[in-house]
Amino acid sequence: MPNSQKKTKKELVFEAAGKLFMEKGYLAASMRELAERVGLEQASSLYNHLKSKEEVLRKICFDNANKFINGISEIEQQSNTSAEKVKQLIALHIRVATDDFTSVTVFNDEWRHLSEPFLSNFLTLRRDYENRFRKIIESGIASGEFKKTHSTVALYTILTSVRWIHYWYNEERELSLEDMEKDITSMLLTGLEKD
Amino acid sequence: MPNSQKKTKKELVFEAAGKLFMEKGYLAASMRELAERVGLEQASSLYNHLKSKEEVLRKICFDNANKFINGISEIEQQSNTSAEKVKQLIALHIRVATDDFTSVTVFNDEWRHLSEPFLSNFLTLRRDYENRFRKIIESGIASGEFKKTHSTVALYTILTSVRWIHYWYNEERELSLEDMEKDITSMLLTGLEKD
DNA sequence: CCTACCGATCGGTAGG
DNA sequence: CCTACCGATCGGTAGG
Repeated sequence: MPNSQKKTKKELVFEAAGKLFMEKGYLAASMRELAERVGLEQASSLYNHLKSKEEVLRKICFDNANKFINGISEIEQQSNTSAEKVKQLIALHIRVATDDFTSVTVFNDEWRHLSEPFLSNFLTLRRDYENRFRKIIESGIASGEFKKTHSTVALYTILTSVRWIHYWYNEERELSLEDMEKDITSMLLTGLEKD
Repeated sequence: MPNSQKKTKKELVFEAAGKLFMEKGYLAASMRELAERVGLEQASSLYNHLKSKEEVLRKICFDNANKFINGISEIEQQSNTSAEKVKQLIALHIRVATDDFTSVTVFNDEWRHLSEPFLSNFLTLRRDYENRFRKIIESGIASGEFKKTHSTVALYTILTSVRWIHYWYNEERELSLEDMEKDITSMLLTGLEKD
């Protein structure tokens, strides 16, 4: 909740933790530095607000997973063409990434430090999401909307195309969100080359 | 050198280290586990073959950076269309990734753990590479070969599209390298949609 | 390549 | 929220 107004100390701690995880990586982020950043003298004081370092990582990973799962569920229910659904999925990824780019970066890059059984749960959710995304691509190929392409290649090309946005988001942005979304969608659906 | 025949112990140690860095991440990879994997009882014995843990990371990061820099230098010298150059750049990324996917994964994901001045040197090389790649895209837009697209958006869409290959490389591969390259190039240059 | 070991740092707990 | 502290683990060195 990056834009809410009256934040509890717990929310502040969780947000600062996410930012630290993003900046240094989960393992390199120390509880002592986190304590400093939220104005606590001792790392031990953090444990009034969180159960463990990993609890924060779990929250970030599963909250973001749920954003994607809820998003694709809505998109599946609409009676649209496959091309329209893929466009909406691209828009979903861009929206999630720009809503809270800190947490989506941690979700993308640090999930592997989850311990079991959370790691397995997370991977199950991810595989499920990817399968549902792949099915949309495959029905577009079957219906003739899309070229005959290996669906896994198309899937990962789209999924990764959308993963550099947080990097761009930190730089000077000479481009509006809408224009960026238009350019990415255009490249993936109709290509960079002129007809 | 993943396929050479008579490897020195030093080469074996560096290779095993790269694999461990990929599997666990640089920070989570311990010198004690590396020692076990190469048949040494003590982590301290590793230091006959390497100067430090970071030395291995540095070698991986800069060796791969040089592969890309040498690749783009060759491509720039040829008198080809911009579209052909972009195709060759995509092929370069796929080739580097599949030649030694372990080391390219570490290069992609772990460079941030380089210490100064290596981190700054690395980022300078990366920025230089990206600028040269961007220039090729921009001349294709200027010449009318490519659609009017924000060149940074096009650049990162291409660069990240090619970063999931190591993931695919670990799974069962139902697809040849050549077919994958064809599908990725087709998606990025002419899009997923049928005309 | 091993033995022996070091100082630093880690996440986390007990108790108030 | 702090004081005091713990056991574990880390990368690395000295010396042979």
